[in-house]
Amino acid sequence: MLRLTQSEENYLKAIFTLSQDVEGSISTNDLAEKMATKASSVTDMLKKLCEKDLLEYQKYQGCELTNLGSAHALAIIRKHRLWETFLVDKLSFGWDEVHEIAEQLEHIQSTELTDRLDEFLGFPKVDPHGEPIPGKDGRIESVSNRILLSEASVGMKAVIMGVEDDQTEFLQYLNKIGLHLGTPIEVLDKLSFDGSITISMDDRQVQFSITIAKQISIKPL
Amino acid sequence: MLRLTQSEENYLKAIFTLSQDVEGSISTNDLAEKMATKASSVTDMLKKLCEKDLLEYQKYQGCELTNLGSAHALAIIRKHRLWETFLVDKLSFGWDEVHEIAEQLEHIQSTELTDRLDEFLGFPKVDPHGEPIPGKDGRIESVSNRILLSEASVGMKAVIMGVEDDQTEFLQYLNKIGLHLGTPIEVLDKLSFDGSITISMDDRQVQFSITIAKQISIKPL
DNA sequence: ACTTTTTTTTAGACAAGTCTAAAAAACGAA
DNA sequence: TTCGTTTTTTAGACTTGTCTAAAAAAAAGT
Ligand SMILES: [Mn+2]
Ligand SMILES: [Mn+2]
Ligand SMILES: [Mn+2]
Ligand SMILES: [Mn+2]
Repeated sequence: MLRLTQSEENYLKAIFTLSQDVEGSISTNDLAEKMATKASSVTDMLKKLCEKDLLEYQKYQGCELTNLGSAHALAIIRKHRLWETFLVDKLSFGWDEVHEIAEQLEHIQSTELTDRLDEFLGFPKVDPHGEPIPGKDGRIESVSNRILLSEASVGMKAVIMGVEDDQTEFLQYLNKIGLHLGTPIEVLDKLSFDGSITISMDDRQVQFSITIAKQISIKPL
Repeated sequence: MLRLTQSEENYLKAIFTLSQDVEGSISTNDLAEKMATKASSVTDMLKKLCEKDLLEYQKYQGCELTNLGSAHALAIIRKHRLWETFLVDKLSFGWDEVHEIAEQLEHIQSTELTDRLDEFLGFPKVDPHGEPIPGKDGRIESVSNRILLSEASVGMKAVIMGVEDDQTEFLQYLNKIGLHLGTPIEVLDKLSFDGSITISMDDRQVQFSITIAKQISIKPL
């Protein structure tokens, strides 16, 4: 069983995440930005991960995870989301407080631990931010029927299904306005020139910028 | 708040543990053995930890933790023992399966997490091996009335209070013979020439070498 | 097609933590 | 006390992951 460093694991996770949104390969620069590091550091790491058959990489061509690399990435994401669930469900943390801690916990190496934690939590399907949790077999249940709030049309009624988890202040803001998973909303208005969107929730009106609307996913009713 | 690497933390913990048994300062060689590394590596690390005021060190004089260093060591030991308790009490691991995992979990940085875990576990006083768990304030409840089984005298009746936790096979052996915390025993015989000791437990007789007897602590009745 | 800009890689450096080999200091026994 | 042994430190090297600066390749604009 290939043993990876924390840094290698973080790279794999970042590449996997970027690949979700993009077709084809991931560019060195995009990865550098995601990892908050320099392109030259990324190049070095890509060579190493390629050497270990975790991804395919050719000079100037970007990279793409192999099946092996994807499996590793999914294992880390599984751990991350299970730990976040533990922190919220069992230790009463807020959803805005758990991402940083899970960034550390995701690197604990013990498949047995991961699987027992999964069982202890009752085999949760999604984490506290609505993200699906990959199973023991590495398969991720597809969350169908979801769209970004930014893509909703005026008049649409929907339920909040997921939010981006990596910005504490964003999540604290959602707390402040009382938005959480399961909250029913209705899209009231959308401004074409800046993409901002007005919704109603709990008989109140709230306006979101396009930036925020892209970080919230909903299920239309 | 001084941020330490995993390696630095492991050194501090090792020095603290060694200091429990020994008066005065810890030698470079003893520490090297404990850390399973070379004396030259230890010297380098001691210089660094001294620089950070975590210990006092002078060439050829060994080292001794400062109050700051002790506080850090106790914080790590607290986390280690709380996590071990979590793994056994909540995830149903055996006491022989948790030490390695706790070696990783002890480095997770979040005081909030540690304290909430403590609460979740019901503020346990001892870990699954009978070792006392330092409190939030860094104080460790002294476990009085305990002696090593190796020091028990013939005819003594006692209860098993603690065992060394870092050798899986040793713990598995204890499982096999049915010895656990709380087991009442009586010392039947002691051989002066090799220190081996015979006890009765559960109406059976078991013989321990001196090596094993030193890894078991008891409370005489 | 040629030039300019952007992206990516290379070259060389550094810090952390480890190692081996050799030197220096401390210890201990005669 | 002196000499041999043990302990400890130093010197120099290696690995991992990062950086800056410069070179090379690719992409874009005219
Ligand atoms: Mn997260
Ligand atoms: Mn991480
Ligand atoms: Mn332990
Ligand atoms: Mn450790």
